[in-house]
Amino acid sequence: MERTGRPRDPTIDGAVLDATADVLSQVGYARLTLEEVARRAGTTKPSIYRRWRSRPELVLAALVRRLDAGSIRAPESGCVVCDLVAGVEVFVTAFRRTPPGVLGALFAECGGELREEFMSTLFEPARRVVGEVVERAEGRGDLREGLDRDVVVDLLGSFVHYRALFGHASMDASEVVVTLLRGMVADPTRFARRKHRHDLSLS
Amino acid sequence: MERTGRPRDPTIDGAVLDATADVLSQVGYARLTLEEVARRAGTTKPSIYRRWRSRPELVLAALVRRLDAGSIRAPESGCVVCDLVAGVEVFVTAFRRTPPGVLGALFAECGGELREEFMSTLFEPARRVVGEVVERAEGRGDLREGLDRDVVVDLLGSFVHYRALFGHASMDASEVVVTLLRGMVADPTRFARRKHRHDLSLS
Amino acid sequence: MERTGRPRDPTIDGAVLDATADVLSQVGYARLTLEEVARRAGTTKPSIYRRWRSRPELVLAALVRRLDAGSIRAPESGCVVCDLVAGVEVFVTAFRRTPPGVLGALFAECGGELREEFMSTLFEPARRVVGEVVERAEGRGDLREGLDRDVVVDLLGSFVHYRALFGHASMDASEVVVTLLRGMVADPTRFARRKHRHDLSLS
Amino acid sequence: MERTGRPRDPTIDGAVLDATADVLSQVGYARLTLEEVARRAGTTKPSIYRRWRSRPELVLAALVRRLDAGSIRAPESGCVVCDLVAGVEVFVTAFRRTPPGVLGALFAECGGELREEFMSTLFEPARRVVGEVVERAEGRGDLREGLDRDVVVDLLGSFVHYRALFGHASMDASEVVVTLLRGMVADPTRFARRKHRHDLSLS
DNA sequence: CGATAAGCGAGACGGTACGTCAAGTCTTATA
DNA sequence: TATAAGACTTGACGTACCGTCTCGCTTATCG
Repeated sequence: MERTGRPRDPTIDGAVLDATADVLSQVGYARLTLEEVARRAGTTKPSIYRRWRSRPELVLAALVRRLDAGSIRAPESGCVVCDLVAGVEVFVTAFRRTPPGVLGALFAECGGELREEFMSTLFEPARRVVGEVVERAEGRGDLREGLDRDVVVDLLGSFVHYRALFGHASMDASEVVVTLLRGMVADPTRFARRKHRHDLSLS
Repeated sequence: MERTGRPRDPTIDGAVLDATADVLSQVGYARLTLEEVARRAGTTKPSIYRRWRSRPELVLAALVRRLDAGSIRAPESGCVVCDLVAGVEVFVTAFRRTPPGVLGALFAECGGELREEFMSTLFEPARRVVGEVVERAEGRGDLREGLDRDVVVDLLGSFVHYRALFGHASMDASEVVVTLLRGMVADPTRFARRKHRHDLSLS
Repeated sequence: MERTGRPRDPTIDGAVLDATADVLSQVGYARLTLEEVARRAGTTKPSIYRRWRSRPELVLAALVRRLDAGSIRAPESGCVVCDLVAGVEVFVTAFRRTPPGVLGALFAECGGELREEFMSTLFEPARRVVGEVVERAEGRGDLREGLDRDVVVDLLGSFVHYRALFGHASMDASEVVVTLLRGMVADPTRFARRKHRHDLSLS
Repeated sequence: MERTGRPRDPTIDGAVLDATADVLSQVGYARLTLEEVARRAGTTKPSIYRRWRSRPELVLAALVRRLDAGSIRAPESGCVVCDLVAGVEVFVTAFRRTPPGVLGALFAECGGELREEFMSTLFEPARRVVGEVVERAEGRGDLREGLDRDVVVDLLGSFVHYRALFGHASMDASEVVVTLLRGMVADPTRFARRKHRHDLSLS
């Protein structure tokens, strides 16, 4: 049996998502009410609940729509530095598209499978792109062996997320990338001789 | 004239903060209600509102109490690696003491001076400790010159925050520290010769 | 368009009015709280406020329900004395059905159109019945001419109300009726001859 | 033992009673708050509670002060009609001096010994004056025998109270007095012959 | 082509929690 | 030592919004 009954008005989906994004950017997540969203979208609460089961689910959908993950492309310049800088900017773009604080508040309300959807739709796309950049750099032998790719990706991603979220300092993509690539120690060989014998040598 | 009027019942403060922390860890920030907190603390809403002007202010106070920032001490082993690993563990401790997601949700509702208090009481203590570790390492000449100390601190702190928040992967303090200290490139000298001429040399 | 929206649960109306009457008779008007009424009725405050705009409006509705004005019938025995005694008992019944003091307290809080409703639903029915008794007695020529019917009705009603309210003395319907019918002077003719020349004669 | 300690500020009593009467006439009994009274009297709540144990006790005191029962004098013209008309006006004066509705609302909140005080200070003075008028008229033989003096007094008082309270009709003292004195029946003798044999004869 | 089924706007529903007002009490400093 | 002053704890307030339900209607597929 096919779907019967009156089909959903397809214009409502977009209107509601747009209204949600508007309200979100104007009053934030905590003060977003479905009644206001419905009012702005020119529809009613039941029509919203028919499409999204809960408030976080709706907001997630609105953010995903704004993020437009499909448009994210991994840079391929052949240069680790350039690619990673571009990769960091992918994160910057991703986080900039969501009003500040919404991500944290939304995440806090997402439980169970909604949390999984949150991760896979809002977080994975950017992480995957940067992961590919690292992977290619490894393939070219540009990176030292033994790196945990997830750690590298999260070091970049978390930094951007952190500063975008708390906004206590600005972001300079190339400085972070260079710091990560070069390392921080003045002389790696010094530490191998000391009593703790940490291995900081390059291989 | 001195202080007049009935003094506040000092036991209420503690009971409310404890109840807040309990509710927070059981139902999360979004479903925390002042009525439930009041019920568990054996008091009433106005008594809470007299002490903390709003829900975020109360939760912030409860988290600060849990964090016990005064107890945080900067490690001083004389070894950068050990100190930084210990420093990362300061972050881990700090974020582990707050239920997952609360920090982001709380921050989203903090505006104005409350946001400043959020930063200075919940974030700065751990950042300051790690900052001191880095500063001492620089003083000993263990780190290369030109590092932006804030970037280093946030690279460590954000990573921990990120993984504590989203919980998508575990944390290995020493791996992150080693990655940051050693750097990621296989051969820093390769990049100076190439067309983009990124300077990855050590000085 | 016709009536839309979810229809009201009709059982709540009755449960709330019953609970109101119960609370009223147990703690009086001043200590009646909507929260207690809601608790006893097994519902909540907003459901009450949706039906009655204010506390006096609710109490008025509960009293009107108790009074059951529709059941009040004018006696028609053909005898003024019997009819008036029965009429006084209509007042007695009306005031006895409301807990003492409630009427005065409620009236004090009724303003504007609520006051009009108070008068027309709680007072007029009994006054109208007694008014009809007086009217019929006049038609039969049982009463002397020139009587102000409203004064007569209020003389009977106020006496009952007064004693029911302040409870300082019991009520004997026939004594009041006889006093009013017979008059109080020993010899009406005496007063016409005196210097003030008050006319107490019978026509 | 004498009274020891700091003496009460005697000016506070009057200031509070005046403020109470003011608030009462402006917002009514239901919306009278002790905080507003204290504010207007230039004092504080505990100073009020030290003098009057409760809100109704305070309001009662304020009304008694307004009523000034000591000034009420029984008229002694020697004419029943004149005296009773003057007596009714004593009632009118008494009820007119209290804002409409306050009496009922206050009475509803008075329980136990406060109720007794309410009766003896607000009600008895006027009733006693009219009672004396009736007593003297009886002594002169102006009234028929067998009258219950309390019924007579309450017939007059309740009528005034009733119309003052509910305000649905104006008051004409002489009409009420004449109605009561003359009685209402057209021919008293008619009723003795009928089957019910009510005794409406004059002795 | 009529019956069936689902979605629609509309809006009120039952109910949780809110943030505030004012009652009456308690404590400290003052006279 | 009892007062005046002020801050206290607490019950109840009236409201906003949640997520659901009912209505009368419209739009589609199915028999």
